Amino acid sequence: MQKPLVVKGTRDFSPQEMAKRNYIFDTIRQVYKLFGYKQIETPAMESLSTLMGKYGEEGDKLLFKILNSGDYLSGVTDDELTAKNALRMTRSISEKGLRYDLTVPFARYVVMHRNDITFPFKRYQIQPVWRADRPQKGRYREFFQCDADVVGSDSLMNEVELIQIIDEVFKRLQVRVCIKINNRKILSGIAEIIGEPDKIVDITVAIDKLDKIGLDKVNEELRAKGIADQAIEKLKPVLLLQGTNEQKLDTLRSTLASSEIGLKGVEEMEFILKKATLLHMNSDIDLDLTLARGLNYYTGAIIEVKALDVEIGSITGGGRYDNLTGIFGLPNVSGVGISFGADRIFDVLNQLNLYPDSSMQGTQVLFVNFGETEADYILPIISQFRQTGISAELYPEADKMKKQMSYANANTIPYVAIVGENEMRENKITLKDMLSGEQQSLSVTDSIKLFL
RNA sequence: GUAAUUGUAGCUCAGUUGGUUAGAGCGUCGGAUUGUGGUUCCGAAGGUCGCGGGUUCGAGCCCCGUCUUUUACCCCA
Repeated sequence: MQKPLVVKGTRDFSPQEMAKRNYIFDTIRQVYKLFGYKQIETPAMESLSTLMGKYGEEGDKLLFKILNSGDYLSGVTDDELTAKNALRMTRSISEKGLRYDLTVPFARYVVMHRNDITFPFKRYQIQPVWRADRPQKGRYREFFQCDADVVGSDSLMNEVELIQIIDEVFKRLQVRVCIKINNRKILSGIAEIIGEPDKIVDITVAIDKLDKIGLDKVNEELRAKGIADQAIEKLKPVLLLQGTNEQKLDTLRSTLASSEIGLKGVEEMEFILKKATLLHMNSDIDLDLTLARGLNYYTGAIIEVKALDVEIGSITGGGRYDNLTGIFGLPNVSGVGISFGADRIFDVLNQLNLYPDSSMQGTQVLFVNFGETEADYILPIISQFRQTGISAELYPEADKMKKQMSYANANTIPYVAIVGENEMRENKITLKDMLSGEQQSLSVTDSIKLFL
């Protein structure tokens, strides 16, 4: 016998878990629709030429590659076989891969359908993505992203709208969060001011770790990357930036006075923060310069959301990326988007037990089956229940009542309808409340009313 | 890719320096109870001790390999 297993980093979802997950997906979907975003889907697999080189060297390694169909070794030369160079070999034996995120397939979609799209185009997409990295806390190899993007509009109002969406979703899910916001242009300005404009990636990766490893370790890492002590010293006041968002902006404005791009970033940030104050948002919004998470394709705002009550890393991320479609031959289309990490939000809601009872509601009434005569009598009645929107089921076999009751219990069905000889004679239904154990004899219409 | 860590019944876990036939609780199924579940009582089923190799008279326990779990780093949702 073969032992059943799920693949590393993947999970099965039970009916109960699916009810919870759908509650999350439905909430996000409703809010997206409310703000005028339209849904699309793209295939699970994409051509490797679409995916490769979009996520950096590290990302290429984390792509799941799909072997070519048929004899995938037919195109491989003996030299390639003996060379044992995995990277080159991959190109010969695999031309498709599983999508790594939803943004790059979306960029491909926009370019391919540019003639059918009216810009600005607001789309949302809720689908799984796959990454071949090591699973650990809050990290899976198959997980769902819930993306919303706007392409073809440079207006910062889009950023404001996306922040509003984030606030609305977490308000509905009753999760307390902090929305962190930064701007790539400010980071560029900082790199410029300290005289290391080429090292912006190294700098941002290092300062991203500030709250995790502390200032000394960050400086150590910067030094290791070849950044001068002078520059590190100049960086210090920026890293230790304190106070309200307004105070931070003031400090930045004077520090970045000589950097054109830096000032542009400050200006953008100010616009977004000002508009956000008009929104009466539920969550705090916080200018955070240490927010520099990877994704080198962001060019403007960078957004990240952290749950306040659970330690789990970011549960939503996003930002502006100019010219993402450029690589596919459609230049000068700007995009900005966010992505809810449904699987992490699922973990958060599980830990805080934030699911409303209504989201877990399944069958409302189970009809006991006493045999064919009674079942025949029940069939039209149960149809009446369903037509009024009450989810009802008839137990499929005339098992012992104990077993049928246990079934209702195991499935947390709140009511059991008992219709046997007596009830048929009196044209009534005995309805048992499974929580209190009480039961009452009602006509069909009265029992339906009970649920409405 | 680097470094730890876990694996025994469906689930959670015991299992003594290496020594007879590997245990418990929960769950499942059956019965007490042929029109009443969630309580109680009785009973039963369920195991290649992750897998492969080695040491030993003898391995769940020791050694090697491999897979797996969880976690840190890298990177990321």
